[in-house]
Amino acid sequence: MKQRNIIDQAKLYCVQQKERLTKPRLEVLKIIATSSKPMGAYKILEKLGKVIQSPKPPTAYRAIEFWQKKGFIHRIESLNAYVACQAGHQHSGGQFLICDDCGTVIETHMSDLTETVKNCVAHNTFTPSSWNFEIHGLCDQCQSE
Amino acid sequence: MKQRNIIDQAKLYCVQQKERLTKPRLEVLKIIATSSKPMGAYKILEKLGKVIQSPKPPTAYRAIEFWQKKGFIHRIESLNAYVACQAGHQHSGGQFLICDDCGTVIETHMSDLTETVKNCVAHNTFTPSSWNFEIHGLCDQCQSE
DNA sequence: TATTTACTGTTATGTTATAACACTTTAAAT
DNA sequence: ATTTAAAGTGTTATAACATAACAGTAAATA
Repeated sequence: MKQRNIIDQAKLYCVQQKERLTKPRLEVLKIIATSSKPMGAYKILEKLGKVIQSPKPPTAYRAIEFWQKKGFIHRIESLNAYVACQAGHQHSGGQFLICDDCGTVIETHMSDLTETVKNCVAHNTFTPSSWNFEIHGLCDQCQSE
Repeated sequence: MKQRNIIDQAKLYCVQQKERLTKPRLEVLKIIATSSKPMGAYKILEKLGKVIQSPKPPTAYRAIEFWQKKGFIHRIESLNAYVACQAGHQHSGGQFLICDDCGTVIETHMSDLTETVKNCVAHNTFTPSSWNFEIHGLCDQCQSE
């Protein structure tokens, strides 16, 4: 029911923020939210083709960009792929544990991290706006096989 | 002299590890090491064209992959670009402060980070092999402008 | 209901990256 | 020294990822 939740959240969000929940946007979010693994833009586009008449890349990318900006999905840079936010969205920094075997991504929350970044930043005199932390490895299940 | 150093290090490394320091490899490393900012593969390829007869993409990508695996260069995932390692290479996790204004990248070393990752990982039962931490923001200079 | 604004559809193209295969160089084995 | 195997290169072709530009449409607002 997790994927149901994010759709409801998104609907509520759009009403509250007066954003337009168009068909491409809704369907793209559904597609991403339903997948347990990060999905590439062209895979999303392909799936979108089942509910929308021969969509073109910009249609998918626009919707992706929309949800990304609103914090409902994240881009996994090292995979060129997108996942639904597993947290309560609206955060400027994401941390992801990416299993290189099965492809599953776990979104984590490192409470120490913000502090760690701040400290680091103080030493380097740098003002952070957002960050992306991708950790590759093996998940518990794949590790034990 | 910094970019001189990394070349010398690389030469030494290749002798010691019995790796072949071919012309494409050497020239690609020189190009990346000489740049103060991350450079895209096709920009590297273009520059490579000045010292090698009309090189094709695989020539650049192979050399890039080679140095990346050896830890002499890093890929900045959020920029699709490559930078010379600013540390003493041979590390499985990189941390980068990326200025969104001037494009400069600072490779940092967060001593707490390894510990933070380990803790996180313990909670999530995940075995990390490598990580990439990219922090976007403004460097001191651009901030003050 | 006119006007503006945001969004979509579509064509075209730009950018980044790799597969596949013939050929060459180097290292190692004989 | 010569053969053989391994690693690397050159080249063609194409895959994979992403966006510019513009005409048309739907919704919000004045």
